[in-house]
Amino acid sequence: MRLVVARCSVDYEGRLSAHLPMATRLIMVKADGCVAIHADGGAYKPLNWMNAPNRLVEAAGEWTVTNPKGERLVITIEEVLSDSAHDLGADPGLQKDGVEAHLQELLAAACHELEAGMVLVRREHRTEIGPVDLLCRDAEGRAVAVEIKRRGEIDGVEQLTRYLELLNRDPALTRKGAVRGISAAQEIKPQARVLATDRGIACAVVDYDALRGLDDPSHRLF
Amino acid sequence: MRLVVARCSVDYEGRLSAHLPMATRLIMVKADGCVAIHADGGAYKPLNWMNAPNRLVEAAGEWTVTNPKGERLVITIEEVLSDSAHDLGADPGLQKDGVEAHLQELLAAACHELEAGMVLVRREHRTEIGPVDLLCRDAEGRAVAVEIKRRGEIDGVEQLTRYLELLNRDPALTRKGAVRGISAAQEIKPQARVLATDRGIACAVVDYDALRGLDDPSHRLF
DNA sequence: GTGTATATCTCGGGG
DNA sequence: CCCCGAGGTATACAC
Repeated sequence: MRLVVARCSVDYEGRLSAHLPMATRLIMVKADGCVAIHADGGAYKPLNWMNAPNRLVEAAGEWTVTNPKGERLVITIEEVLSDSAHDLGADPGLQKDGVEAHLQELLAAACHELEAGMVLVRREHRTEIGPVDLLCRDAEGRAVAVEIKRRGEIDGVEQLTRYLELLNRDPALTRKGAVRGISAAQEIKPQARVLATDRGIACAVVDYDALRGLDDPSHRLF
Repeated sequence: MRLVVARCSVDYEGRLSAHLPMATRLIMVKADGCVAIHADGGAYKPLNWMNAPNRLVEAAGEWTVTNPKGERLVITIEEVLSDSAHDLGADPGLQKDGVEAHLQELLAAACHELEAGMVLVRREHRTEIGPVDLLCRDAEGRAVAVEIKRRGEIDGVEQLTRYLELLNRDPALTRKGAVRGISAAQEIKPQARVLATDRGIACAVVDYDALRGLDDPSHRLF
């Protein structure tokens, strides 16, 4: 990784046009070739960047980064204040726990927690327009589509609505009545709840830690 | 901005749990206090981070970053390979051109380009579920809701559908007939076009550069 | 490669 | 402050 602190101005032409006036910034060049220009604030997002794959050409006072998509980043350097390089090696990578995939896993194993008598039919049930997180049957044998999110927002309700529209055209699923929908999340936003209710979709707030407690602790990542 | 290259392991507890095994990485601490841990690859996104506002406590071999939301980032440092600080000063900030806001501005001034005889009623027309980009009237006096996107995808059609559903409940708007919808974008994805057509929503591909040409060049950002 | 869904999304605007 | 929408979203994964 190369770290350059320099007074520079930057121009990007690609998906939009953007310009950074002359100022002191950090230019980070990673081993995979990607370039990021950071200011001394503003979370982790750089002001400007160019991801790999790309080509960096260093001329006197001007770096030009181009990529195969025709995007171009030009860094005009007035003064270099520091320039260092470090060999970091490959990273073993991040281990995560608590994201949607895990929540889905836990709910699949405990879908009776959503509703008494509920039984799992299939996880990631394929439809033409995407996978339904959980397809279940309720105590009366009716099909139930469950959409799982960490945070329930409007998009998730739209997604489930599209799935239900499609699933309800399948005679095999609607034999015992229309397919029902449940929007399950750790937290459900007010607007999402309103939209769901308006569309006859039930909302279920699930407790991740409680579900995990039901699960065998040895399954945890760490 | 402080840049530390070190062998470290990292644990994050907050919106999820995450762990990084011991390896050499860059730790970036910005003036606003935010901390980011970068590997030597993987675009501009850090492996782990903690945004401002937060509190960084440096003990021997262990940095602990906590924030008011109860999130916690612990960096265990085995060996420091480099530690430097630079005063970058405040950044003048990024100037952008070509984003949705600008496209909306141009279309508002030239909505007759969408359809002959079309007149602008209001930009960002408020509804209970969000703002309609452009509310217009066509040559026959019928209300038209326009949703503007850089790239027309399914989400935009869903959004416009929600608005139309609501607008069509307003007697003041439907006096001359049902409110029509137009999905306007520089590029419209096939699936979005299919969905729009299915719902009676028209699609309009707009040429950003041509629109800008109609506009006074002195209005351009740079 | 396109299409779809997720994200500790980030970031900015408005109530 | 939260809510909501846009993003050069980035990223992973299925088809």
